[in-house]
Formats: sequence, structure tokens, C-alpha cells
Amino acid sequence: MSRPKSDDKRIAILEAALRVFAERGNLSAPTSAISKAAGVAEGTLFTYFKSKDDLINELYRHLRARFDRALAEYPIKADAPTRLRYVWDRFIDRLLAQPEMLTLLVQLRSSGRLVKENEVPTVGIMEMLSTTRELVKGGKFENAPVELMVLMVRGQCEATAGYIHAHPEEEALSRELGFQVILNGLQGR
Amino acid sequence: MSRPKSDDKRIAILEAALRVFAERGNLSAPTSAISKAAGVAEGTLFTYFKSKDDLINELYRHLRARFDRALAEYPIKADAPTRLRYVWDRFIDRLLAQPEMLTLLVQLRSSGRLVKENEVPTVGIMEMLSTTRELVKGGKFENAPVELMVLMVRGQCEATAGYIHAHPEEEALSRELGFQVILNGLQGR
DNA sequence: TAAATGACTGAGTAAGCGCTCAATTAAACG
DNA sequence: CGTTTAATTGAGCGCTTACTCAGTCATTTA
Repeated sequence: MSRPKSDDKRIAILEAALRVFAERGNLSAPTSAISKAAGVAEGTLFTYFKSKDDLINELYRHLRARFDRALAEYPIKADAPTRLRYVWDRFIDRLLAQPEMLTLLVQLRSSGRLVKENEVPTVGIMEMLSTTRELVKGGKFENAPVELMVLMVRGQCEATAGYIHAHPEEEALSRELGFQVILNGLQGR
Repeated sequence: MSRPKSDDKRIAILEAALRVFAERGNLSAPTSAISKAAGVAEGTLFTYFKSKDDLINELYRHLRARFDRALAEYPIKADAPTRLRYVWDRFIDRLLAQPEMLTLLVQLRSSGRLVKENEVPTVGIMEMLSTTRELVKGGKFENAPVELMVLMVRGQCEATAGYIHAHPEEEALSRELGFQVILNGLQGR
């Protein structure tokens, strides 16, 4: 009976938000800049997202979904170190994909604007890492909670990406070193 | 020839900023709330700090200095794992000292408001961690840059503190696990 | 004590923000 | 085609903010 909302436009706004937040370096970038970057009027943004906070949450979900898609080819049948390495590389890829991605994700998580549902690791990640339990079998971390392991891998990954940011010429080495440290770390003895 | 600025008042404003930022959960808390919490007029804040950004930078320096002081009894003569453990515990202590300290530090670092001088690890930390080089002697991380090691320890520490935040009853265990992971990780094989 | 300096105050200002809404336009349907 | 519905627009509203400044007051020095 009427004009439908366009999914393309929705995505365009989300992508514009990503760009603007990244360029300006923080979430206080004005919605007017976002709508402008998306090529729509200011008001339109609010027909797709009922508030800026809503937009921020949807952006976070958007980024997570994209990341989960990057894990699609998770080598479920490979051995544990190989599987962990796969996740590790996808994490790093994502953080290096755009220069400000690391900062942006950190800001999103620490903004206090995310709804609870968005504040915990995705079930995809959790399941994935839980298949890595065998890595720690027999070691002293056998009974470590999966959630803690997830946080550790992510933390290690962000530390590594941060270093690469400051020393891009050492990317390959750092990627390797970072992974070896977390792998060794979790395997215990 | 005139009324001097009071160092007490300066500190009071910094501490008030810490409290207000922590309570409100982000750096966009208004300066008026800070001056109010400090018990001074709005204008006074700006005689001690020339802008909000300046205040934010000074707050970060203040927190760093306090942390460096907490490392005063660094057991320089102990063996490497003991020394690392000392730094580890002080890191964790600091992050657990106030419930919002982790979030606040993360926000400060990712705010894009810090001047370059404040964006790198303190020389104190760097020197400290470099004495931990013997930990990695003969292992595969022998030649890893100290700065990367610092970031990794910090990242691991923040991951652990984040987990403790969500599961306070597991503090002791998590503290231990987190440390063992980074210790094992760095020692290589 | 008197003069000089600048800290201190808080009402005020200009700018920027998220969001609204009346008017307009485009799509869907009979 | 005409009708209905809702998407789209952008000027503008109401609010918050960092920061200012003219007036006041506390402290130092001679």
C-alpha cells in the first residue's frame, strides 16, 4: 500500500556510520555527518534507526555478523592449533581491514551504549573456541572457562594489532609471534 | 604578589574528574559536573586546565604516575617470573581498584584526545619489562620487541580483569590463570 | 596598611547536538 | 488512473555543552 523501506539504504547508512566514526575517531560524530555520508536527509536516518544509540547497536551487530561470516570456513576437522590459528587470522584480518577498526570496536564495547545482548561474545565465537578445549586437555588450563579463553585470545589479538598499527613493517612477524604466545600460553605444560 | 594556585585544588579536580567519568561511564560527562563534584566553580576548572582536553590528558598522566608509584617496590633482584608476576599483580590491582577503571582507561586510550606523549607506554613500564627479557632467553621470543611484550601483558591483564568483572567470585583463580597463560606464552619452548 | 596581582565566581554566550514535523514525493494497489 | 500509505526531506526546536568575562575576593609584597 505504500513505499517500502530500502534495505540498501539501511546498509548504506550503517556503512556510512562506520566510515564517519572511523574517520572522526569517535562515536560523538554527529548523525548529520552520517546521513550526509550516506547520501540521505537527516530525517531519513531516523526512519531507519529510532535513535543514535539504536544505530550504534545495529552497527555493532552488523560488524559482528560480517565477522561471523568471515569464519564460515572454520576448519572443524583440523587439529586444535590449526583451528585456533584460523580464528586468530580472521581476528587479525578484521582488525587490519580498516585502519581505525580496532579503535572503533574498542569504543563501541566501552561506550556503555550497547544493549546487554550485544555485550557478550557471539555464540559462534563461543562454540568455535570451545572446540579448542582439546588444546588445553591435560594442561593446567583444562578447567579454564571458555569465556575467559575467548577474552584472552581477543585481548592478545588486539594487542598484536595495536603493535602492527605502530609498526606496519613487522606485520608478518608480529602476527606469528602473537599467535605463538597465545598458543603456548593456553597449552600449558 | 598575588593569590597562588592551590595544588590541593588541582588534585581535587583531577580526582573529581576520575569519579565523574567513572560514574557516568564516559568522557562526555560535562565539565560542570566535574567542577561541582570538586566543589569549585565552573570557571575555576579552566584556570587549572586550559580546556577539557587538557584536563583529560592531565588525568591520564595523573593515573599513570600513580600506577608507576605502585611499582616502586619492583623486586629487581628476584627471578624473572617473580618480577613479571609483580608487574602482573600491580596491573590487576589497578584495574580492580575502582569498578570502572578498566573502562575508563580504555576510553582514555581510544578517545583520540591524548597527546602523542601520552600515547606510548611509560618508560618505567618499558624498563621494567625489559628486565623480563631473560624470561624469553633461548625461547622463540628471544627477539620479540619489548613494546610488543608490554602490549601483550597489558592486553592479557585487561582481558583477565574484564572476566573478573563479570565473575567476581572467580577472582583468585582468574588472576592465577591469566598470569600462567602469559608466563607460559612468553617462555616459549 | 595599602596596592597589586591574579585566583575565584557563576551567569551568560555561541555553537553543536539529537531529533521532530509539516510538506512533499514515490511506491503499491484496485 | 486515482487513492492510500508511508518514505523522504531539511528547516528548525529545544537542549546541552565548553568556555568566557566582568566583578569580587584572597593573598602577597612593600
